[in-house]
Amino acid sequence: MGALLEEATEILRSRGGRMTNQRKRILESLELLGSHPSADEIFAFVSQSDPTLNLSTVYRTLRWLEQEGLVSARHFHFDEDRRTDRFDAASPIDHHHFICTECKSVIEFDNRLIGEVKNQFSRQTNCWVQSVSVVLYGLCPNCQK
Amino acid sequence: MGALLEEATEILRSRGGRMTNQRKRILESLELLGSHPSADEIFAFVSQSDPTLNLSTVYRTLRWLEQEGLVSARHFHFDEDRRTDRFDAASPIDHHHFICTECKSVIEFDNRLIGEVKNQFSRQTNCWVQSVSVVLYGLCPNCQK
DNA sequence: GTTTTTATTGCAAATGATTTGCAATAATTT
DNA sequence: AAATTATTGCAAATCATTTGCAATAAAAAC
Ligand SMILES: [Mn+2]
Ligand SMILES: [Mn+2]
Ligand SMILES: [Zn+2]
Ligand SMILES: [Zn+2]
Repeated sequence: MGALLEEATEILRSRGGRMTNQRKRILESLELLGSHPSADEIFAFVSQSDPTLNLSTVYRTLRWLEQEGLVSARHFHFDEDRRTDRFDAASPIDHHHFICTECKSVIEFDNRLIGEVKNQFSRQTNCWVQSVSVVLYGLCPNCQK
Repeated sequence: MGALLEEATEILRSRGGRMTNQRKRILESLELLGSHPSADEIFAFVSQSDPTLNLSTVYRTLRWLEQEGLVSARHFHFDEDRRTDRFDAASPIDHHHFICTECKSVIEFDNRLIGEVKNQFSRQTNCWVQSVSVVLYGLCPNCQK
């Protein structure tokens, strides 16, 4: 079903890897949980159905997915929660984030102007820009009162 | 001399704080080192002239400066070096960063279009955007070939 | 200038997130 | 079914940063 699971399985195969139960469950949870879960959150979720799962397996799987480009890890630099990686299952590139500093909700967005920013910078500096990360911090409508 | 030191001293005064030797040196080094040093780098630098300085003093000073808005802490999410905070002495707002993933050099820039991105997002979502962080990753001219 | 007050420091131990070594386990191959 | 070896669970390690506390030193009061 999940596109992530399928793609991961294929890559796994092509490398002599093994599709284990825990990997399946972790991949699955990445799609179910959706909005940028931390390793711990994934662990808590999968543990419900498989209490023997170990947190380091979660990390190992996530890091592997990251290397394969199927997932990206980001710090959403909150007031507190600064050093917790959050994992983004959806197309790692081509989208950006707004974070409500109050309720911690995340809104994904894109804007053609960002490509323009990138181009202008490249032109002016002769740097080759590979990726762009834009994060807006503020208050969502709910939290503005 | 340093604008940072002056501003910090003033704030300190207004709070019944004390301008110690170690604080002076740390502030000083922030201006001297310039480009986004880590706590460790600041510590190493100041230690040369004051070998009794302690790393936790560096952290405490930096965190205090951050709270006062004189400095901002950021993770520049390199391939490795992911969980090290780097401290930005220059006007925390109103500038953005390009990072060469090869030589780790940082170029600061700004672009009026970024304000536009922010405005468009606000208009479309009714979110109130307080700050924007843009980071470009890529290769500087030197590291390209 | 000396004494008093208390903000700040150094040090060592704690923290939190993540990683790692290794023997046990379980997917694949044969 | 047996052999092979990628992957796991577990415990210990790591890394950056924070914290408690007694000792130190700014600034205030004498
Ligand atoms: Mn996302
Ligand atoms: Mn900067
Ligand atoms: Zn909110
Ligand atoms: Zn470079």
